[in-house]
Amino acid sequence: MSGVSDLNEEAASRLRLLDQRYTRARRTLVGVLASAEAPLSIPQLLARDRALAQSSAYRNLAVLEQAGVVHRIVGSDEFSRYELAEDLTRHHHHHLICSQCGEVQDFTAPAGIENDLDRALQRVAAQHGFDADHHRLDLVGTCANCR
Amino acid sequence: MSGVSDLNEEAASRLRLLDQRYTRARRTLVGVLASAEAPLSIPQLLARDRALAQSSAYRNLAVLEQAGVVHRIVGSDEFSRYELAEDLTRHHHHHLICSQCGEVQDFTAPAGIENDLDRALQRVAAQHGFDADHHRLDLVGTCANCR
DNA sequence: ACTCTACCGAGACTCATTCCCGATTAGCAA
DNA sequence: TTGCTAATCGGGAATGAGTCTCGGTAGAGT
Repeated sequence: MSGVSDLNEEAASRLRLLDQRYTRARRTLVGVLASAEAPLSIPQLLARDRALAQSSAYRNLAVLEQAGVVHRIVGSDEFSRYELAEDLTRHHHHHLICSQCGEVQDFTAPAGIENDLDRALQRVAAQHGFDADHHRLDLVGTCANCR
Repeated sequence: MSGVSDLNEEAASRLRLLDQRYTRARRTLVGVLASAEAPLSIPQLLARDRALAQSSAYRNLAVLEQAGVVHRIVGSDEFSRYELAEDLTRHHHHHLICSQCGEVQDFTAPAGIENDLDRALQRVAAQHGFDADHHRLDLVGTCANCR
């Protein structure tokens, strides 16, 4: 699978920029996230691969986030969730957040909306002397499972 | 000020729906939030009025949130922040979240964008069998203070 | 093989948030 | 006003996600 090896290569190269290695534990994290259909919390990650140590998972996800390989999502429950960075999975997307069970699901918005939004947000940021990094557009409600 | 008494009346009535009282401590919380220029964390709330007990503040904010009087915001730092519900302050708005200091600032988006967005999100929710409650549109970056 | 430095992981620790429970107070009615 | 009752209060203990420590391990050279 060239998709996966590209992913690994890109991750390794982003880590190298920070003098960080792409170790087995980090490969495992990236692998689990790549095969997940939705953002995962750390307990979920640990459950999917028993070889992962909790403290290392926290440390490594922080490193991977700094390197821009993964992205942290703060939902409505008490834990944060992780997914691969958008530019590694090739599509910009947003999140459906279930306020009952905390699960997070991806969705994409029409390109037109997305463009208008970007332009508007850029203007807003400028007006407030704010240096915008990215935007978060989430839909909060009840997922099909919890209804 | 009739605005404030309206606010209190509305808060009382929303609490009554849940068989909850609008007590002094709850009035204080609402008052502090009403006079704040930005969403406040619980430490910030406690600092603004020493008469507030920590455990009661947590409990009461949870009750006020259930009653739809206040709204909880999860930012980028380790605590959540609270502000009055939008329909009590009469304008729909979004947040600028500083990833350095955690401060949160309000902003409003152009009505056109907001409408398009709503329509698009409604469609997305329907497609996913998701029962949408509200959307969150936040801009994450560095505030003027931290630059 | 040697060395240097990043990395590992088990467990202790931190601290925002929640829970407990006896004391207090709001609301209501006699 | 005087009870009465259930909601509320608040100080402190408990919980638990996330962080830190530190002795041991393992990559990438040389």
